[in-house]
Amino acid sequence: MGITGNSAMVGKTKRTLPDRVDEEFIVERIFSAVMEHRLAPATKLNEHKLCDTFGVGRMRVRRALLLLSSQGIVDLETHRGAFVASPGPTEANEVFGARALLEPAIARQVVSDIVPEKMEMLRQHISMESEARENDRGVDLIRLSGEFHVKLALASGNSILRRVVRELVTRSSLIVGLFGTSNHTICPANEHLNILGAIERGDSDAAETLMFEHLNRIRDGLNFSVPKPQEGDLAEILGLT
Amino acid sequence: MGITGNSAMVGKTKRTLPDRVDEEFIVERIFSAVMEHRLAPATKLNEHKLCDTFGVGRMRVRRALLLLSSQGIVDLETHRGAFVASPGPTEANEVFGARALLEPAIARQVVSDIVPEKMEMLRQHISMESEARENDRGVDLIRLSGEFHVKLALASGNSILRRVVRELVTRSSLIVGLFGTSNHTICPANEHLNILGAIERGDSDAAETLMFEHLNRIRDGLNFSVPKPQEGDLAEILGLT
DNA sequence: AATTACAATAATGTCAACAATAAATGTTGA
DNA sequence: TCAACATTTATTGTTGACATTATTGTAATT
Repeated sequence: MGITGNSAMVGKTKRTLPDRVDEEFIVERIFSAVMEHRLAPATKLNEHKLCDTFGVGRMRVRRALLLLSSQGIVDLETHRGAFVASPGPTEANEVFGARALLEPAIARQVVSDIVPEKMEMLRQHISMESEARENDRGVDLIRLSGEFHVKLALASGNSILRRVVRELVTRSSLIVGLFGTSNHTICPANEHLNILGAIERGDSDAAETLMFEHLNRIRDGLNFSVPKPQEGDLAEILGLT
Repeated sequence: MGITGNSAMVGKTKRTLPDRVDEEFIVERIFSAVMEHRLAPATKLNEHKLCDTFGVGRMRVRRALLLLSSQGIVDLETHRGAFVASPGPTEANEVFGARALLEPAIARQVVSDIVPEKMEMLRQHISMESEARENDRGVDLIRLSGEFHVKLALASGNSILRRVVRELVTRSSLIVGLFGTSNHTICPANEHLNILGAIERGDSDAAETLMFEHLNRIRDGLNFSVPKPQEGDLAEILGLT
């Protein structure tokens, strides 16, 4: 069966793939799928299916899975395969603990050295959030809500912080999928806007505090006593954007 | 040539290897070597030699190198191989920027929920640092100075923070090796002790401030105008502990 | 002597076959 | 019918060979 041969399979529902697919691409794709709750926790990530999906050899897939596992997005079990991570309460506390430590400090720092263009980027992002909320496009809203935090870290100009926040946000998405109660508990309406406002007017104390409270609010919206029995199928979830 | 067959080669200077060597072990080993300045920046990491050194197949080595590259410790260049990372001023600023953001907050938090046993662990660590300093064991001092920061993150009880700090500290070691001026500029005598003192007496403000100033002092001790032409050979640097 | 072109070598990237293990299935007995 | 066991199937782990590329060394030419 044709494992190789990448961008010659453009017949069906599949959108076109880039001519050259490296493991970075696969990692990004799975990141996105997790962020948008299209890949549920504990979903089996079959190597062969991934090879077919991306039109790539097994090595690439395995490298991508290894990278994902090093970031806590995927669990590798020997001789059993790769599964989307399924964090428990302990890991959830660690993720939100780390975020509560990191992100308020990032928000504070962004106030110091923000440049107009990045400010504009954040404003534009929030308007996209609002639009998604008004049009009831839940999936987009979830993704955009997470991306806001990543873009804020990006605005700090530090690529290391950006990477770490991106990992934490993605893991948070898994956690919210498992233990989140209602959707607008998770993505409160005006909180991002308030944070941006504090940044805009140069109030670093407020930015820090608002971010801290925002994260705590999300965590408080979790309910660990109800472990949802998420089901994932990996069919053609990973279709192209 | 015997690539496989791990713990049967105990003749020469090599110390005994664990019966089962996984990529985690290799990663840890290279981390340590970088931390102790035994592996200089830009050193070529030959796959074959690593296979011999650890008595492991090529796959394990490649997986380890991929993990190391994802943490910024190793650079992978296609068809050229793996090299110990050689950070420039830009990356150095990012690393110390991230540390200045993270670690003061960690120091503050450790004050809140410190337990006696962890306090004792930190005290003991600092006494080891003092001993190494008094006996002029420079290599040990460098390693221990870095490990202090990792153990502080460990005391926060958050394994994610520990991992991130460990990565940053290791990269710092590369940076200091390249741009550091004098050794006791890098490892000032009493700074760790002062931080621990602040933690011990519950002064979170002082702990945070002292850590921030400590990191800034290290960064100020760097001199980017003198790029040292480090030379590394990878011979049997990676001998066992 | 310096430089370019070319050949030889060594290293990495890739792939396909094989081995090992776990899951799934089928079978037999009570 | 169900449980325990044996068999089959599917998937992952590993190895080795091969292809591709960079590097090194050599020789010819300017």
